[in-house]
Amino acid sequence: MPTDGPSTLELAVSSVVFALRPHPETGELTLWLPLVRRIREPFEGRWALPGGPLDPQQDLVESARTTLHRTTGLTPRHLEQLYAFGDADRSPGAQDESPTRVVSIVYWALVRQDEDAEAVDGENVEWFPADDIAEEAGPLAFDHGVILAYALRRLRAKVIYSPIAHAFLPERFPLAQLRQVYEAILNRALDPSNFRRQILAQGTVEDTGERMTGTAHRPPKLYRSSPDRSRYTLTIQEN
Amino acid sequence: MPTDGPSTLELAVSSVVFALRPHPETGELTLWLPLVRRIREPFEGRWALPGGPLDPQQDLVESARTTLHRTTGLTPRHLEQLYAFGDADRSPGAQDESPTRVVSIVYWALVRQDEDAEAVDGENVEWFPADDIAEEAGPLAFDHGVILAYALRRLRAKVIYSPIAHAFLPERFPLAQLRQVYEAILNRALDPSNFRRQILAQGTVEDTGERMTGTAHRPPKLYRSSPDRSRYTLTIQEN
DNA sequence: TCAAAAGTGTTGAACATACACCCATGA
DNA sequence: TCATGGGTGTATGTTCAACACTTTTGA
Repeated sequence: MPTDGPSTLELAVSSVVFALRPHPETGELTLWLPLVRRIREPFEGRWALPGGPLDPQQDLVESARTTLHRTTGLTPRHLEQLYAFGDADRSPGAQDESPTRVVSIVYWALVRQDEDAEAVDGENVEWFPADDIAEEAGPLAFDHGVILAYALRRLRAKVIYSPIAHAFLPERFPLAQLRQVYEAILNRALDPSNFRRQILAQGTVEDTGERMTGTAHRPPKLYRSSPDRSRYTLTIQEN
Repeated sequence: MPTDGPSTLELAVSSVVFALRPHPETGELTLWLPLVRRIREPFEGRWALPGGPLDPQQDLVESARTTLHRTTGLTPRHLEQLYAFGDADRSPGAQDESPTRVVSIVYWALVRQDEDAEAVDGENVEWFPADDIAEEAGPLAFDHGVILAYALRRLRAKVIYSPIAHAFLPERFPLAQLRQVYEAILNRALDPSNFRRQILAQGTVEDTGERMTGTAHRPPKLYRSSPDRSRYTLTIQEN
């Protein structure tokens, strides 16, 4: 136990942003996320989650939104609180240089495929395939590696009992696309016919009556995700 | 939107503490929780969740633990982060008197039946049946009513996919007691024989080989909860 | 031997998995 | 017409709720 600890306290808001893009090698749909290169100590040169100090005037979720827009150009609709990280001795590597205690409230964002087009790569912002972070980006700054691992675990757990996968898709979509989202997140193939039945049975999508045109073959029906009965979501309305 | 907002920022840690005790009227096992009466503005006289400002030297969970011990005399083993509440205009009733922006990180605690004996009622601390808070305690201070409702919802949701119910029981216990815990949380009766099979099938308990003695009738086997395979828990190890 | 709770067995219904098969379109 | 993915039907196995039934104890 340290004899002397930090005496000042700072509150930061960071985000883990997930988008689905084809993998550079295999071509299969995979999870990507943007990281920001630190341009000062501590951890100068390392990659970190996008984030920043909390403006006392701003709601937590607003803070996440603005930082995200500033760094990536994105304004994801799906933004959800993940966890608050605040051990007194976080980011051990930085202890000497920064005696400041930082509590980070971490959000995760899911980017819709049609929103993803607005993504702009900033000077020190780069996107990485989520499962290749260690090789491609090296060890992350602070405890962000732990945070990322947790976010991935949560995403994969939550996708099977909650309709969050829909958050990756535009307004209207064929079921095959929804299935691809599930397959990308879970990293395994799903039987198309059984998938269809399960999704329709749980009532989280509804038929729009329209069909997709210009497909290579038989045109699939288009669905939209049903308004949430909030049977599943545990997101919080504070007021 | 207010033209002028708070300019200072404070970080507090609060807890929702659940224990199981017989209901004063029906005698059935129900959820109880301790509240603290506020002795100064804002919200003087109202009941609030136990909590306090974060000491910069202390881990978040430690802070929850110490406050809890100070107010209730308890040291619950099960302590888990619930959510961070931090909208800029929380606790609207207090806006005039306190221009300070407070972000609260809320933990929930589950008290084991054998730990509950150590509970000490302080001067301004009182326990209430969770579902009767509105009638018995009136509207809570700040947004604590919302927080409590969320905690209850989460507890009831989580009990069905995670073995948290075990956290209410001592080291060794008969299955009937575990069933009573589930029944108390979910507020409905469960079939004893099917309950037994389900619990044994999920492998979250193991037979101790011992039996309870001195029961009115046939002595039940005693079980203990198996060490967590952490297939279920999403609690975080920060290091 | 009786009451009461522990614990086992059985049945029918609901659901999931695997996979055969038909449908609709562009080329 | 063929190839391809969309979409439906069906057989088999598994899980689950309901409840009859047996077991074991204290009184």
